[in-house]
Amino acid sequence: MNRTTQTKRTTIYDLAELAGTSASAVSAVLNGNWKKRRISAKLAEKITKLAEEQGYALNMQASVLRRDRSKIIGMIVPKYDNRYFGSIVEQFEALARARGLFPIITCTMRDPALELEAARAMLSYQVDCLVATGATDPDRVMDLCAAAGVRTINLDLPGSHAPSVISDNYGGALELTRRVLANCEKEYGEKTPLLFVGGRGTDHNTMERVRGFRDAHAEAGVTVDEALVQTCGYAPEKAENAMRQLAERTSDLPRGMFVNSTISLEGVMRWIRRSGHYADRVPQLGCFDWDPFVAMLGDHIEMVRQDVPKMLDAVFGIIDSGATDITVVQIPPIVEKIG
Amino acid sequence: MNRTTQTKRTTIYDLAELAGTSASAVSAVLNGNWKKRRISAKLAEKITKLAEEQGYALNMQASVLRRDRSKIIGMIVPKYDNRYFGSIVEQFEALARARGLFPIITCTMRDPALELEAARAMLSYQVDCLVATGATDPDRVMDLCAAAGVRTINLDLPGSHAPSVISDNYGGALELTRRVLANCEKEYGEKTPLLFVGGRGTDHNTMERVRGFRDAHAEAGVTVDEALVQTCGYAPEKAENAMRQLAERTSDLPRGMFVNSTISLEGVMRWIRRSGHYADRVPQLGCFDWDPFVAMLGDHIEMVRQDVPKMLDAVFGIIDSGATDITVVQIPPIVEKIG
DNA sequence: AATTCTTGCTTCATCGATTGAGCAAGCATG
DNA sequence: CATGCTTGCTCAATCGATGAAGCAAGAATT
Repeated sequence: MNRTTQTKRTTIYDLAELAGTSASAVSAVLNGNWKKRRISAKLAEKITKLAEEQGYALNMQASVLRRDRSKIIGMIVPKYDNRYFGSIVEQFEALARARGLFPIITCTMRDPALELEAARAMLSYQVDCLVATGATDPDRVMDLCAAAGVRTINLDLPGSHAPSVISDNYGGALELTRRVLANCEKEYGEKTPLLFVGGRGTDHNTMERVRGFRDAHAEAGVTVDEALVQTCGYAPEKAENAMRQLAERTSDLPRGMFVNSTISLEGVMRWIRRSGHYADRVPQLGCFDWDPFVAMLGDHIEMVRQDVPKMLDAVFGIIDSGATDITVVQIPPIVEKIG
Repeated sequence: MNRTTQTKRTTIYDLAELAGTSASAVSAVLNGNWKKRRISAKLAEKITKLAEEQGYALNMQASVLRRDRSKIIGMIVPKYDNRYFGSIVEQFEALARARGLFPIITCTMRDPALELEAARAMLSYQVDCLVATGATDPDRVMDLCAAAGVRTINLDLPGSHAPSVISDNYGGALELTRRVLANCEKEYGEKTPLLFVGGRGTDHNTMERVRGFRDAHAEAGVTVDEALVQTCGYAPEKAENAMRQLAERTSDLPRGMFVNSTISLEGVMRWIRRSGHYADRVPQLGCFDWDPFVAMLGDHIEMVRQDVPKMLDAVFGIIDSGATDITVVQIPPIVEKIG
């Protein structure tokens, strides 16, 4: 019974023949509803044993084709280059598996075209549900899925065509800005407007964070300098560029900065070290997102950590409940203690 | 022709009916081999247009079931909490897509049981090929796949049942250790044995890195202190624990350390800052793996960056060539310049 | 003894796409 | 005019799993 090189995989028909029974019985036994189908315990055991011996593996493509629900759940995610998205994906996989769902994830490199292409591919694989994380154009993805009758949920960035789970960006930004302003005052004895750098001016999160940034300034009686609101994109190079251009225009650089992601912070820090502009006195920084090594960079950096476990609990709460009403759940982020 | 809520998805049969032709013709047109099947350009165009209008999406389950190759490629990966695995996954997806393959990735949390479960799931989804990245027990995964006639490739950690692509761990560790020893001498004027911390004593990479570590000591005429070889696991807590216990045993802590991954470095750095043991003079560090913020932590840290693009080129080179001979390709890592 | 019920299966259509085989019409060739 | 070739399609089997419907044998009921 040992095939050295198994050209064809074992199917339920092979097992049926070996057990002297029908494929239907084998199927019923192996997918667990043999009691419902009145298969004897004796036959069930025999089939189970045979399946084990033969190293039988269900052909999911065939199974899914026949069933109404695929139990496949998709996620699109922009990048894997930071702890935030990394932990989102880890949590997503764990929670999906815990529910007997098979997660498939595609990284779209923040490219709207790839987002759509990936969503289309997932629809072809018959996903039951698609979570769009940080999608540049979530509503187009949603429409595509809606046309195929597939549920969707927005994560990180909200959309208007499906339920969304996001951080409380305004609240987080408000508190983060407060702290940076306070640090500036403590350190330099003066309240001056901060720089806002990174993110896309058109995305909801960035807009909300800018709003929190403005309100914290207002609270502190500081006027925001509009030339210092630099929503230049997330990539390190873009943040670096923005800094360089700013330095070319002004000699009086801001004492503190609100940096809109760890990945933008990478560019900002690089510029700070290379340009030497802040050689005499370090700028007070705030970063919207957490990274363990950033935390070690010094006590001039404050961070806001988005609450990934709570966010994913909310996502699966929506999935489990079957809710489809277009709500936006806001999860408060955690403002990290320094050190 | 507008269904508000599309209960059933559009199939080739629907399109055939709309076009007044056969499902066979529709299939041929949509999967691109209509020339081979002598379908007229006129009909092809008509079908293509209809498919677009109807928002037709191929049912991959049905397609894969019928075809001999699924064009699905699987990868298992330990964690998403560091730049190394993050960039591996990003590259893997990009290269797979460029070849018309659909990548599915599962994160196994460094759990051997999950590795096997994930591999089994991928086999059920009919992957054509499976890349096992940093697998704890690669050979069991390979055997499972071999029984199903699925090709496999080891990445990051080698196995003995399939081709492997790994870093030149020995060479990287040798050079890294040299540099840390040199930095120690420059800084403290003395050559003392370094600490090796992190990784699993049983995994190939860690053993090779320890070997490089030893040889660099020998070269420099320094005797390795066996009590300072702490292959305690990768997790930050484990590294932190190892440091604490070491400090309890000795008052004379090592001047320099070889840290076996960024994730272990996280624990080491945490301990250094919290314990205050190195308050007077920072230890010279070397980290096997790269992280942008670690690079900014100061010039007392050297890093080795594994060459992910080259590694993945090698992986897909093997896949494209169809080679199955059990070789180990070693890719030299890049030793980063400080700053 | 005749009827109904239960148990333990088997048969067969089905999911949607693919593809070898075949067929009819048109054209060219001898 | 008969034959063969080309063009442009259609037919039907198939991939593997699923589950409604059905059937035969035995047990229980009247």
